[in-house]
Amino acid sequence: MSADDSDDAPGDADDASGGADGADADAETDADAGTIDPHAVGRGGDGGDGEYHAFWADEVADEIEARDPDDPVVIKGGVSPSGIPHLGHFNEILRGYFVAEVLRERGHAVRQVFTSDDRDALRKLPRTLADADWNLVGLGDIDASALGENLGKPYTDIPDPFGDGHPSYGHHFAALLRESAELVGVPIEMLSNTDLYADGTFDDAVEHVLRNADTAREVLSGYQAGVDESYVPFMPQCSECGMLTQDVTGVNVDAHTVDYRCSGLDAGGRHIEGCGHEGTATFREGKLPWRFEWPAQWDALGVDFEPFGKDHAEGSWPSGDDVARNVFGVDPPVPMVYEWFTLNGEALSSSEGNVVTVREVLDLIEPEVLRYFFVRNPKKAKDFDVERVDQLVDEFDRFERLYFGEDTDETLGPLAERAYPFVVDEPRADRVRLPYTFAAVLGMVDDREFRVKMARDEGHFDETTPEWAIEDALGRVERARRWAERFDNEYNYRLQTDLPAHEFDDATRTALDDLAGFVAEGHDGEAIQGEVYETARRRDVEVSALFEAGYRLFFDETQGPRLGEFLGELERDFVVRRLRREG
RNA sequence: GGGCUGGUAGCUCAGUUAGGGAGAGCGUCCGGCUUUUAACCGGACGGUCGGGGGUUCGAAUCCCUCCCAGCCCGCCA
Repeated sequence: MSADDSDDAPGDADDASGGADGADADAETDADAGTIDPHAVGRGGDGGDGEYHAFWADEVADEIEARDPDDPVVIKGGVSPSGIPHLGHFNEILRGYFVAEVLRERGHAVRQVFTSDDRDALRKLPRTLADADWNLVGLGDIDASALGENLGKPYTDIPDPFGDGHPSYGHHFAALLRESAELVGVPIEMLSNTDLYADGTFDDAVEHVLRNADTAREVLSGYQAGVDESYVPFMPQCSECGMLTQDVTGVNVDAHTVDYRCSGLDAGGRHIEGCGHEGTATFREGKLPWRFEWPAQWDALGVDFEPFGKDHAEGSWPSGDDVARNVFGVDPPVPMVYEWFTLNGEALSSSEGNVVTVREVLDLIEPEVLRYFFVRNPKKAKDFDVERVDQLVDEFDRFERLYFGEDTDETLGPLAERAYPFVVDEPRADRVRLPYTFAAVLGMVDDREFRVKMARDEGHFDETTPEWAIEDALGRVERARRWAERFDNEYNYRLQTDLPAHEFDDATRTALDDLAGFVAEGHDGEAIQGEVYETARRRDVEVSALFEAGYRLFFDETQGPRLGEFLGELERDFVVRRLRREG
């Protein structure tokens, strides 16, 4: 799905958009003024119109509205279905989503569409793929040679490597992307580029570009060095082998055909050999080169806004803007550059394996926490640290409290007030959030009643807490539990159902028996905690040694959560037997 | 080499729109919870705002320059 086939582009996006008048504070405001600086859009602030916004999406919406678009407003994104959909793609999806939501709130009808740029050619084999159930699969585990025979062909003309019911390779990965967008509650309308060619949507654009090939060459040559008189802005597909080629030998615009020789493609520094067939293709049997295809999408789909990663900011965007205006004669959409974020401190990289899927992330955090990550400044390269998602969740919880006025923060407050409703499905003041690490402590025991009692004793639930809020809150326990297990961190303890084998000295055994007796009398967790200290002193055992013995018995570890409170929630007979080393 | 973007506390980040108090959370340390044991509460420590220069009464913020990182400047997308 990344725009480029270097699967290393983290936030890849293949889309963009341009707008008309400047975001620049000094720019004229006429709608057809010069090119918009995509870096200036989405910075927040007033965007030059004098109206300050705490939420960057409001500033972007101002920019779009300033051009007086017809409803429905069209927001586009794009992905190349080249491999596993990962978190990097969500920059594109969620930046567009927040702008869409703001515009909807302002009364506009909005379509958020994503083109699956699936007529692009497969240029190299990804090292890792994912099947329909999101299992990561190495290239060695599938028929790689069969896949390799498809280099140079559009993704939609390559069989689904998993044969799981999708019509093609492209459909397989596009389906995964749509599914992951749905998981975070962002319904996107996916459009297949292949379909857009096949159904004639691009007919006019292709005809226009080829009829005005001189102009197209002149404009593009300002951005690409290799463009000369022989350049033809169309890539036909070979009728024999299915590969795309740039070797066009003749053009018949009136007949809507081009003649070609199947000479193969240059990809990633090497040449993919074509079959040599000479033939004729229609305008629907091939594709426009990217630099023309992107503006063609804007024109054909009426795109008003398109966010894109910084990889497009200095290359594709300026040429796309120029092509839109001076080849197609249309205004490009409002553009916005977003910074890529890092994953675990490093650039996302499919080839290096530094990727995480949305499915994996949602095993650890709620969808609204993930959405919160993208509500922050799009111009800053934040780090998404999977090992420390507890911090991100804490940050989200605070953001939520700011919205409900349960906390104050001079700078973050205004953003929370404005953007929080777009982050959650429905703001509900009586929702309960268990602190993430506390949820991880509850996850040490697999008993729902234990979890509820302990959360109640800690003051997170009371008699008025609705059942739905309890269920929601407990959902976080499952997530925090998976987090603790996945990273095997200091919360990864499990209550031992069987007595761990361990020898204790006499004094310790006596102290444990004392403690068992105390528990048997029936005391709450706080009292038990105190009694640990009392017993240790009375039996002349180091306090730390007695705690360690307790952790050994219940967790088969030397450390753990606050012991007394924990034991106070467990079933009394079980605790007594365990302290007596009887089972 | 040229262009674009970013660089604020140990970490994650606000603050730069419109020049005036350097901030938050987490971590750390100290303390509290009849009690050294990870959850809860309080407090403290912690920063040449990447470096240097300039404008200004006053600069994280404006200007110049340098350093570091990412991206673009071939093809492709």
